[in-house]
Amino acid sequence: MAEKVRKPNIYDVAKMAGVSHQTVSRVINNADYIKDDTRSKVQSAMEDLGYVPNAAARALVTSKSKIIGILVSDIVYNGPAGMMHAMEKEARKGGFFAISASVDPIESSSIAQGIEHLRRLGIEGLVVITPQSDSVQAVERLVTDIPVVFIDSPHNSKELSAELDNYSGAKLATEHLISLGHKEIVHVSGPREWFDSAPRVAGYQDAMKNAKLEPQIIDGDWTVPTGYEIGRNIDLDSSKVTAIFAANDHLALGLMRALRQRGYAIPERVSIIGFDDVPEAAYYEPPLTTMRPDFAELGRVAMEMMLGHINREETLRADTLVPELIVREST
Amino acid sequence: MAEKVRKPNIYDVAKMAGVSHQTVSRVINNADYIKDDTRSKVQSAMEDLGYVPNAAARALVTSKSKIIGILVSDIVYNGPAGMMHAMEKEARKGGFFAISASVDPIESSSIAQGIEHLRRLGIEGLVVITPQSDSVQAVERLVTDIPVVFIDSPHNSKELSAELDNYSGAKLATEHLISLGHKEIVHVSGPREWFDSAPRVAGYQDAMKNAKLEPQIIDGDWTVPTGYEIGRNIDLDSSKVTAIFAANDHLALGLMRALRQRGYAIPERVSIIGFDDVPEAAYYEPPLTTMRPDFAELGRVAMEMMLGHINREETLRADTLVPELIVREST
DNA sequence: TCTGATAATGTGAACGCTAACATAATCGCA
DNA sequence: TGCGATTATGTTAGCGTTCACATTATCAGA
Repeated sequence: MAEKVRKPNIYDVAKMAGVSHQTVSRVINNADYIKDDTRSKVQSAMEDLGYVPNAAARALVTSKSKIIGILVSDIVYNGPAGMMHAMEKEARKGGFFAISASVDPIESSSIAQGIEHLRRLGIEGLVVITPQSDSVQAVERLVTDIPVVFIDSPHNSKELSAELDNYSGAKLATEHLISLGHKEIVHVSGPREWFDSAPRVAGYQDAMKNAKLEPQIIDGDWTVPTGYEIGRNIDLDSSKVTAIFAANDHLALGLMRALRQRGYAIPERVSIIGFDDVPEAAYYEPPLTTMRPDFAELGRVAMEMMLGHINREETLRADTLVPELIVREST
Repeated sequence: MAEKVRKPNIYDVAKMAGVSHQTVSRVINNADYIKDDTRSKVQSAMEDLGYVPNAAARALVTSKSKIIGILVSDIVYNGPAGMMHAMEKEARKGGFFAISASVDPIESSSIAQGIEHLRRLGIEGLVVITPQSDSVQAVERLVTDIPVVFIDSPHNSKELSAELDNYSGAKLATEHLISLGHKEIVHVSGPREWFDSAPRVAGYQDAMKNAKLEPQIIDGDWTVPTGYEIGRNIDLDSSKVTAIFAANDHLALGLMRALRQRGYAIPERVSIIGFDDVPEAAYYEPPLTTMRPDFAELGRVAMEMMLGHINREETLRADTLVPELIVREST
């Protein structure tokens, strides 16, 4: 430590620019009624000194931290990464900081700790990314004094939320298969406990019903082995099934492998469509037709909603994003 | 707004517990010399009031924000997600907050903005995750007053760093093939510009040299199509090549697809080993033998290093993590 | 030239906490 | 019983901002 170089504060800037500290403050917050002349004097003083406003002092006096907390489930599932980037960027655009805390969504104590942690920083809002409905309730119980936006969580009309339109996505996927002429279309669903599953099932059912086709559902989960298992056992010889809508890409991958092993050509004999568009889906064999959710946009919208709410602008309370159909070679 | 309920501060707690505010402060920071009796009185008062310490006030007076900034390239490549979780958890364990800013590593103005943004919060340290050597230099130029830890960046002995031991990983991968009896082993490399490529090439070469075998290198990049392309063209009939070490899993995937199409059985005719263990690698056809880097551990170590440095403990200045060999069915 | 509005700047206090110092209680031992 | 060391608690000031309120400059119009 050569010498303790104190960081410059507004008084240092004020002295250098020959004005009062309050005028410096005004320049920083670009208030009205400042002569262009003084403004530029102050600005160049700031530049010269390498002045950086002290967020802590500002937060203390305004009791506004300009920090949004993000509570994110540490189950690394597809999507969140791009979502986080998008949220952070959107927050920064609005002059806010975004800070995340990972929690184990199963343990509600972990959620409480995460929230406590964020609260210490004085977050002005909380974005919650979790696929677990229990944790939604835990958050609602614990956080009542600041706005909360739920991303992709079980719907609750009282709260702000941004979510994937699983229903429409599933419907579009099914309609895609129908438009290709398929009549017997099976849906391999996600696990019942996950709230993403139900709307996907519903979307599938409605699309089938609209086309006067008979829905056929096989219960699955989200994993490749399950898809494989189902693929080993599904009856394609005596049935006329020509297409399968898998609730996610991993199921689709397992299915495709099993079906190919059994000698069924994809898409000639069976068409397969997935859901999620995981990065590898384009490289599956064959490249998988699937529904792509725009996670980044989802995050951006959620943060926009949050900032709008904090700034008390007119904003929508919930938004829903329809995934995009990505047609590749499996259909 | 029903009524402006001011958040309780240290004085409120003090009054309720019948002590001075400073004693409350002592309890919060668990200083020495507090009677158990008063400590518990204070604690229950805090509980009753729902007191949460104000980080801004503390940061202001101590000029320590307890915040570590993370500058992360927004190229969503494999790994960072788990790494971020690990870093955040490790930071929290040490009483710190972790806040990230995404930047476009190509644009140095974006880097400057990201740093500026983080600096406003008064970060005490900066962790940089970027695969671009230009950005390392940019960061070094811009940040001189706080400790910086580079993750997985081009090596620089002057700085703190945590990185993947690409060299040893590649060596292990090659040795695995050699131990299986392969003599003619080809390495499909990553792009020359990426600093991960060179050590992987070197590790491969050294392993071959040690076994008195002849290195054969084909230049590639990181993509599936390139792997496919190479797989289409590689000469396996007149040559005696029986194994390929691909610089990453995507190359391996492309290679495997092309080779299978050409009728070469994997692993019977050719063994393939990848690098990265992307989540899907276990589901490739066949499931891919590959080197798994422990990204979470990498993040944890980096943060540990950072906190150790800030707390002025004895710590190592650089650490290197050897990827683990994951044997599946492609070798 | 004066007047009252408006524009432009200045002054003190307060935000909630910890550092530094001051003081009071307690205890062992001569 | 008293006295220095230790333990336990209290008091005051200040961190760097913004807020609320002065105060001073400027300018148009009578």
